[in-house]
Amino acid sequence: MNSKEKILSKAIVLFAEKGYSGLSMRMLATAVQMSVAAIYHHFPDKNTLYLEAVRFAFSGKELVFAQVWESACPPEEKLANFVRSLIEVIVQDRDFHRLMQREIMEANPERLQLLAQGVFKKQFCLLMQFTAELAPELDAYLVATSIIGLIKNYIDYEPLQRYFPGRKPEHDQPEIIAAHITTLLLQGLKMTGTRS
Amino acid sequence: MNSKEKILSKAIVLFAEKGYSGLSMRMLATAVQMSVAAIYHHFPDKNTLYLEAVRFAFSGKELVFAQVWESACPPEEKLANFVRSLIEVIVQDRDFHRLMQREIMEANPERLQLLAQGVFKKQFCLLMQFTAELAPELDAYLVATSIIGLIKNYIDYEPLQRYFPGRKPEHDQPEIIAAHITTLLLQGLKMTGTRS
DNA sequence: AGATAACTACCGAACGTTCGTTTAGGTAAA
DNA sequence: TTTACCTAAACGAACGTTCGGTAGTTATCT
Repeated sequence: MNSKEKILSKAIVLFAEKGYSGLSMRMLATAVQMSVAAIYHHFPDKNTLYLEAVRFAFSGKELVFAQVWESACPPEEKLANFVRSLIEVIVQDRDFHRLMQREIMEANPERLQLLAQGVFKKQFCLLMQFTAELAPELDAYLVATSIIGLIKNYIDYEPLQRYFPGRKPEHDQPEIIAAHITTLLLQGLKMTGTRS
Repeated sequence: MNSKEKILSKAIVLFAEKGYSGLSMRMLATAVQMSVAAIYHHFPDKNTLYLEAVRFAFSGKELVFAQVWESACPPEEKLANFVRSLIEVIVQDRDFHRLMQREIMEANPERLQLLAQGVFKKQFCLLMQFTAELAPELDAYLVATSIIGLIKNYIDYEPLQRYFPGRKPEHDQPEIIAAHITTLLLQGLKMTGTRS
């Protein structure tokens, strides 16, 4: 790993943790054990560094889901696989996820558009295409959004919900969450007794 | 509205927009048309001001849902009412919502515990209690989390999803979203033709 | 009632620190 | 000799915070 990649990968972690204005160039320089000017040798300014870090974090994430959609499973199983994959991707790369969340909260419209079309659009379309097959009577856009929302919320608010009653150790296990979400999606709340 | 409240309500908006380190005391002073020292007259330091702003934003939010739970509707209607109420609360007070999101992302464990137990715990318990009645076979904690996640995601990621295909003007209307979420929850994806 | 002390709310100016960024220069490999 | 990569030191600007002081109101005492 060269210096530039070292800076970028550390920047992802620290920007995700502290936010854009919360991380100073000096902090980053200390973290990668370089001088501030060394960073400025690789990047013209802080903003460019930030954008490159975001882009760096996003690269290579798309490939994970390709095999889910391409597999020859029945639709219900495909849905379960997608849910499980997305949970795992988010859980395993929390820095990426937090950085993304910050971007969506803070970014200006142009950058959001870039993000939407460059990174997420294709995945969202694949999901919509699939839900259209699975539930043709429903609005595919809304269903896809719902699925993403169900999954993301477990990760986003886990630190808060840790302090709520009813929390059990098994709620830390991605497979349990994935199973719950899949069942909920397929059968709704009015199901006829499958699990307690 | 006195000066202290004026400072606090403006701080909520600006902290939500720029984050803790993104908002300087000088900016805030300019925004409320006071001197920096005037702010320091009311608050000992920036951190205390931030915490008081968070607390100020949270006050009085609990009352909205009381009547939902107390009403004598059938459970399905109760669920629909809750979904609609939560969406409306979030949509109408976006600053509160963004501030909350930031807190959950950035706050340390002690502050999270304070937030969880002081603000959200009671509401979450009421929702769990209700879902336990509605779907006794399911894990109430997971169901409650799912419902919150379904609702919140529409608001959180709306700015991003604006750039996705399949987006329609009606997706801006809270009632449409509420109806979709309620139907999805009650019947799941495998429903027998109710809406397109 | 009138003088005075105390208090509240605010201001301009400055404190020391840290910020993003630049400059001038050094070192090793090609 | 050039190029890539790095350093120490410094720049002005902005940061959180403090200080001394000034109006205006309220309370206290004669």
